[in-house]
Amino acid sequence: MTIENTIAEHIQNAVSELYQSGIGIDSIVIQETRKEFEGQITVVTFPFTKFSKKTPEQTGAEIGEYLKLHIREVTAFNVIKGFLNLSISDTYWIDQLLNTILDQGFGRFPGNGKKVMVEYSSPNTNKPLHLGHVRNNLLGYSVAEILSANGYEVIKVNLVNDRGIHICKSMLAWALFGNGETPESSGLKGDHLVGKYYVIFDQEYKKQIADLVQKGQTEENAKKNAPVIMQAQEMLLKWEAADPEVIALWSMMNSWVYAGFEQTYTQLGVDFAKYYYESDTYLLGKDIIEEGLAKGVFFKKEDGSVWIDLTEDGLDQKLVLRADGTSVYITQDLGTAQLKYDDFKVDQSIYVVGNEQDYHFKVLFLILQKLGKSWAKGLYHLSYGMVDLPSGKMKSREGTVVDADELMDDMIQTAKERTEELGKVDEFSEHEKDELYNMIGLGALKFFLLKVEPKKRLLFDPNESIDFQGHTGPFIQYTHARIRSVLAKADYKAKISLDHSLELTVLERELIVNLSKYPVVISAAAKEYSPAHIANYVFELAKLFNKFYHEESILKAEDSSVKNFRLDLAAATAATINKGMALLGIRVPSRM
RNA sequence: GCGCCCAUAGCUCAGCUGGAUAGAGCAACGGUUUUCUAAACCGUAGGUCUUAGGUUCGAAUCCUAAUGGGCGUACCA
Repeated sequence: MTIENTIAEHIQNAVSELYQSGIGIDSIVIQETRKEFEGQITVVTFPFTKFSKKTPEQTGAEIGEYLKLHIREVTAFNVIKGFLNLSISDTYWIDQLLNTILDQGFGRFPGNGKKVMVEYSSPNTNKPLHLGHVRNNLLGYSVAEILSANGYEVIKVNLVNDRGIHICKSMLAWALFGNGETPESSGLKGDHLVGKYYVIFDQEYKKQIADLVQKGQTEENAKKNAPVIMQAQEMLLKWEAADPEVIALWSMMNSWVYAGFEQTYTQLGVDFAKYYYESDTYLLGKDIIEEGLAKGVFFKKEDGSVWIDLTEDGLDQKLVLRADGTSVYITQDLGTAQLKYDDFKVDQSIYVVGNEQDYHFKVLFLILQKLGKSWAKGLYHLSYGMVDLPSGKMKSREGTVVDADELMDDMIQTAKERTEELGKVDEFSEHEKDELYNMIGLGALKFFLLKVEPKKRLLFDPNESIDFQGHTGPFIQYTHARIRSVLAKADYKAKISLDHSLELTVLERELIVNLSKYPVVISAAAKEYSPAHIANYVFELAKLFNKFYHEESILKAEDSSVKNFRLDLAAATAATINKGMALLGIRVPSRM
C-alpha cells in the first residue's frame, strides 16, 4: 500500500463525510509537489469543489485538515491556488528507504505468469549491421529486460532474413568479382566482406543500366535487362530449386555473415533465445491461406491470386498469395506468426520493427484477428523512428551508412582518450582499462539512442561526437562510480542505519521521494514499451544525487547516525542507478 | 489522391491518464577544488509550446482544420 493509495482512500472518505457525496478514485489527482512549495505530495482540489460548493481554497483546507487528522504520516498541509500540498513525516520516508528501497528486489515485480515474446534485430544477411539496427537491437533488448522486471517470462527471438534477391546480389557479385576472397584471406569481418560485394553489385548494376540507356533503352527497361540483375534473379530461382552449387555458395557466405553478427551482438550485449530463419519460414503461411479461403475471409481472383478486402476497416485490398501460388511478404509473416505462437504459446508478442512498416503490421494483425486467432490480440508492433543522417537516409547499397562495428569502436576509442586525459585510472590493469573504456563508450552510445522516445525519429551527426557530459550515459556512470568510491572508503557492506527519527534535509527527502518512484517508472516503461522513461528517470536521479553530494558531506556528517543514514541513502541511489541502467543494457563502473 | 507518424529554447530532447510561473542537457557567458572523484556543482541569458479555431474552472497535453517534415499506399522484404 503506497502512501498515495492511502491518501486517495481517505479523500474518498473525506468527501463522503464532509460533503455527503461519492467520488470516483479516478477523479482524484495526486502528484508530486513542485519544488518551490512545502510538502511532497499534492492533491488537486478542483474536482472536489462541485461537491463542497466552496472555493478550492476552503475545500483544500477542509480535506487537508481531515487527512492530517486521519493519516498518521501526514504532518502538515498548505493550500495554494487550489492545490493541497501535504507534508509527509520524515519517519515515513526513512522507513521507505530502509525497508523498501534498499531491498534487493526493489523495482522488480513478482512473476505474473505471463509469457511474452520480443522479436528484434531481424537483420538481412547481405550486409553488416548499421546504426539503424543498433537502435532496433538496443530497443528490443531493453524492452525485453523491462518486461522481465515487470514479472513477465520473456523470450527474445531473432528472425533472420537470409534469402531473397538481395542476398543473391552479394552472392553473384562475389562469384563474379570475388576471386575467392574469404574473411581469412582478406582479414575482413565476414559480414563486412559480404557487404562489400553488395555494394559492388550495385555499382556494377548502375554501370550496366547507364550502358543500356546509352544504347537507346529506356531507363525502366534497362533496369530489367541489365545482365547482373537477370543473373541474380536466375540465381534466386536456382536457390529455390535447391541447386547444390548455389546452396553451397549461400551457406558459405551466410556462415561468414553469422560469425560477424555474433561478434557485433556480443559487443552490443544483446542475445536471443531462438533464431528463426526466413529460409525455413518463407514457404509457411499457405495453409493459412487455405484456412482463410475456407472461412471466406479471403477471396480468389480469376487469375488465381488470393486477396483480402479490408476496405471496411479503412484499409485497402491486399494481396496475400500470388497468382502463381508463391508467397509474398505477408504470407510468410502470417505463417511465421502461427509458428511462433505454436512454439511458445505466448500471451503477447512484440515485433520491434521500424515505422516504415506500420501499415504492414496493421494489416497483418487485422488479418489474424479476422481469421479468429485467439492470440492475435496479444500482437504488438513496437514501431520506432528511423535514424537519419544530416545528409538524409542511410543506404547500405550506396555505402552511406554509419556502420555498427565502426561506431562502437569509435565510441570506445573516444572513451579511452577522454579517460586518459583525466588520468584517474592510471593504476588500472590493461584489462580493467579496456573494460572501463568499453563500458563508457557503449554507455554513451546506448544512452544516446535510448533516451529518446522510440516513436520519434532520430538525427545522428557523425561529425558531432556523442557527448560524455550532461544528459549522457557517462554522467550517470560517473555518479555511480562516485558513490561506490565513498562507500568503499567507509567500508560499507550492507544497511547500517538504526535511527528512524532523524530530521531530513530538503535534499535527502527529495532523494528518497525520487527513489521511491522507481517502481512506478518501471511499470510505466513496460506499459508503454519505452526505455526512454527509465533513461530520463535515472538521469534525474543522478543529477539530484550530485547536487546532494556537493552540498552535504556523507563521510563527514555531523554525527554517526546521520553518516550511517547517508551511506544507506547513497547505497540505495547507486543500487537504483545500477538497476535502471541494467534495464537499458548499460553497465556501470565502480571507478572511473 | 488517400492513410499513419512527428512539430516545445540556437541545437538535441523531457513534460505521466488535461492541473500551479513549460523543464533538462549541449553550445555562450560568469563563478566553485588545501574538504567524500570538477566526466561534477552554482549562476546569467535563451520560449507567442508551428498556426487558427473549439471543449474546459483550467490546454504544450483532448477535438477540428491548416502549414511544414517523415513514412506508407508493391504480385519487394
